[in-house]
Amino acid sequence: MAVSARDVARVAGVSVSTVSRALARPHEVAPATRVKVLEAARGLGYTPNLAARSLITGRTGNIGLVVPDLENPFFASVTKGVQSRARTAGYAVFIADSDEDPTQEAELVRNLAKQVDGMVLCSPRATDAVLAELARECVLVLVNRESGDIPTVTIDNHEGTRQAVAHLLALGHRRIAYAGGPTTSWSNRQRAAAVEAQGALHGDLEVVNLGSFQPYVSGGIAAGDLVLASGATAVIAYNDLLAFGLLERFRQRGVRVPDDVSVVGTDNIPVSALTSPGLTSVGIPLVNTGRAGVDMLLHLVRDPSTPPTHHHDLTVQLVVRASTGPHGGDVALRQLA
Amino acid sequence: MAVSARDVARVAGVSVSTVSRALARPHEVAPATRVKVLEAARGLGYTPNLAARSLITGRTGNIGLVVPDLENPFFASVTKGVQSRARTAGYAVFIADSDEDPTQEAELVRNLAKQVDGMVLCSPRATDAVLAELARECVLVLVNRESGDIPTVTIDNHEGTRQAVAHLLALGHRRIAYAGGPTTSWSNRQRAAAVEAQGALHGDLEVVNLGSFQPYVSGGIAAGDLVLASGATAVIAYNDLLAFGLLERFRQRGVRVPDDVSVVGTDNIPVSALTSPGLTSVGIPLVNTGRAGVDMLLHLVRDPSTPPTHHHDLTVQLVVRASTGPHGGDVALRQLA
DNA sequence: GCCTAGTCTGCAAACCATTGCGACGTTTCG
DNA sequence: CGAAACGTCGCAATGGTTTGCAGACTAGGC
Repeated sequence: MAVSARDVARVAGVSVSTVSRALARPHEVAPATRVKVLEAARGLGYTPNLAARSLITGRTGNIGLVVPDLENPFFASVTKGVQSRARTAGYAVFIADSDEDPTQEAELVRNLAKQVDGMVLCSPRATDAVLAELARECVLVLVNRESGDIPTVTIDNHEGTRQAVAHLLALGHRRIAYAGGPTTSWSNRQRAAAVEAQGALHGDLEVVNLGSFQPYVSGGIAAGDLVLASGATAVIAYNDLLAFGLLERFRQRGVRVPDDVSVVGTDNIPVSALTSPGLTSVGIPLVNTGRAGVDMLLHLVRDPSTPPTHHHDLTVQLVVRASTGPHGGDVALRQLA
Repeated sequence: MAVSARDVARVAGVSVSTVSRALARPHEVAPATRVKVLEAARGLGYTPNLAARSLITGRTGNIGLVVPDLENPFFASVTKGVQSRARTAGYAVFIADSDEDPTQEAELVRNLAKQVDGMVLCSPRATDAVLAELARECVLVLVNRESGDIPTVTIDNHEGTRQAVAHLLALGHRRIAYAGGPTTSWSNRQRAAAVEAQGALHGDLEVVNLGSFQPYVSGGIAAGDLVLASGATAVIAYNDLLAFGLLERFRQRGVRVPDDVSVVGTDNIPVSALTSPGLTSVGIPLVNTGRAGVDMLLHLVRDPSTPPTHHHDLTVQLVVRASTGPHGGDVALRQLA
C-alpha cells in the first residue's frame, strides 16, 4: 500500500541506506546516484515514515501546545502564532484545551509528552510543584507564567498596569478597583500585585481589590455590582472578556461608561475595538507571544547546550478607546469652553 | 532512559509479548501474570512507545484538524469541540491554520496525513477536485462543506437563511441585501443561493447580492457603503465578523441601526451578544459542530465497513437581538399607542 | 493412565528508516 | 610504483511494539 524506502531502493537500483542518505544528506552520495534516487522517490510518491524515523532518531518533529480555553480570543491568537511559527520551522503542532482545569492540564502534558519534542504551556494553571515535575519529563516552555527556572516568555504585567493606572490618574480618578481573574492564574497574581504597588506609590490613590472572578463575560457581570458598591470611579479588569461583562452589567443597571465609571481591560483582543463604548485595554502582542514561545522552544530543542535567554519579556502598550474618561464627564473640556 | 516493554518484562519475569498482551488484551493472559505485569509496569512508570506501536499497527491515535483562521471565533469554537470530543475518545489532535489559502490547505493536509488516522477539514477553501484527490490519500471528513461523496457535517444554510428572511419580512423589509464572504467558501455560495431563492419565492421581496468580501471586520467596513447605496433597508451578512464591520461603518456614517438599516449576522459567535446594538444572528451549534465532525471521523476510522450516515445536517436557530427592527422605527408600536 | 481439548506463554518475524562500520575502487602524493 | 587518503556505497544492527504460530503445561473425560 504505502511506498517505503525499500521500494525506492529497488527502482533506483541501490540499497536502502543510500536512499536514506540521498534524502537526508545529499552531499554524502554521488551526484549521479542522488538524482536516480530522487527521481525514483518522486516517481513513486515516496515520503519517509515518520514513526519509523522517530523510533530511531528519538525526535518527532512535533510540538505540543496547552491552553486553558480555546474560545478565549487571547488564547486563540496565541495558538495562531504558535501554529504559524511552528509550521515555517517544519514542525506540526498538537493542541490541547484544559478548560481552566489544572488537573487536566498535567494529564494533557503527560499524554502528549511522548509524541513531541517539546511543549508550550500557555498561562498554565498548575502549581509550581506540578510544573517542575512536568519539566523533568519533557522539554517545556512557559508562556505568560513564571515558575522556577523553566524557560519562559512573559508579558510585562507591571508596566501594563503602570500605564493603565497612569492613564486613569491623569483622568482624575483617585479610587480604582481591580476585578481579578482565576486565583490559579499567575498573571492575575502579577496584575493584582502591580495594582497594589501603584496604590502604595501614589499617596492620593486608593486601590480596591475586588477578588477573583471567572475570566469570562459572566465573571464580569458578577463583578459589576461589586465595582459600583466599592465606590471606585474606575475599574481595571483581569482580561477583556471580564471587562465586556462589566460593560454589559453597567448598561443593564443604567450606569454610564465612562461618565459614571471608567473601564480598562487587558489583552486588547480583536473584538475590543467593537464593543460600545470601545474598550480601553492594555495591549499585548498576541500572535507574537505565540511565536516567541515557539522560538524559545525550538532553540532549546535544537541545541540544548546553549540556552541564551531563559526569559523573554514582551512589551505592552495601552490602547485608549471610549470606555475611559473623567468621572462626571470631561470637566477639562468644559472649562476650556 | 525511557523505560521499554523489555524492562517491564524483566522485572515481571515474563517475555515482552506477554507484557504487550497483558496491557492490550488482558483476558488472553492468566490473572496472576496480569497483575505481575501491571504492577511492574506501574512501578516503572511504563508507557508504550507510540511510534513503535503505530509502526506495526499502522494506526496513530491522532487526528488532524484544518481550519481557515483560528482567530475567527467560529473556528475557535469548532476547534474546541473537536479537541474535547477527540480527547474523551483517546485521540490527540493536530491543528493547522490555512490562513484562508486553498494552496496551504492542501499542503497542510498532506503534511499531516501520514501522522493521523483521519482529518477533519472545517470549511475548506479548496476546490472539489483537490478535495477528491486528498480524500484518496487520507480519511477525510468535511465540516461546513459538501464535496462529492466525502462524508460531511453541514449546517442547514437554507433553513437559516429562510428564518432570517422571514424575520426581516415580518418587520416590513422588502429590499434585502446580502453581503457575501469568500468566493472560495461553500457555505457562502449556499447562503447566497438561499437568499436568491427566498427572493424568488416572495413576489414582494427584492434581493440584492452585493458580492464578496473578506470574512473579517474589515470586509464589513468595506461592504457598509455598498449596502447604503443599494437602497436596501436590511442586510444579511456572511458571518458575524462581517456584520460587526457593517455596524462599525454605519456608526461612522451616522446611520442608525436598526432604525435606518437592520443587520443580521451568521454564526452567533459568543461576542455577538456584546456589540451595541446586540447582533441578530443565525445561530449555529458551534462546539457541537466540532464534536459531530469527530464522531463521524472516528466512526469511519474504527469500522470503515459500515458508514451509516455520510451526511449530518445540523439545525440552526435565529437569535434576535437589537440590530434588527422595522425600517423607520416601530410603526406597529406607535399605532398601538 | 492416556488422550484430547484448552489455556498460557514464549519465540521470532515484521514494521521502516537511520547510521556506524567496513569494503571497494579511485585518486593523489611521495 | 606503492601506499595512503578519500569518496561512495552496502551490510547489518538498532529502536519498541505487535502478533501468528507453536510449544508447554493443565485439566478433564473415558
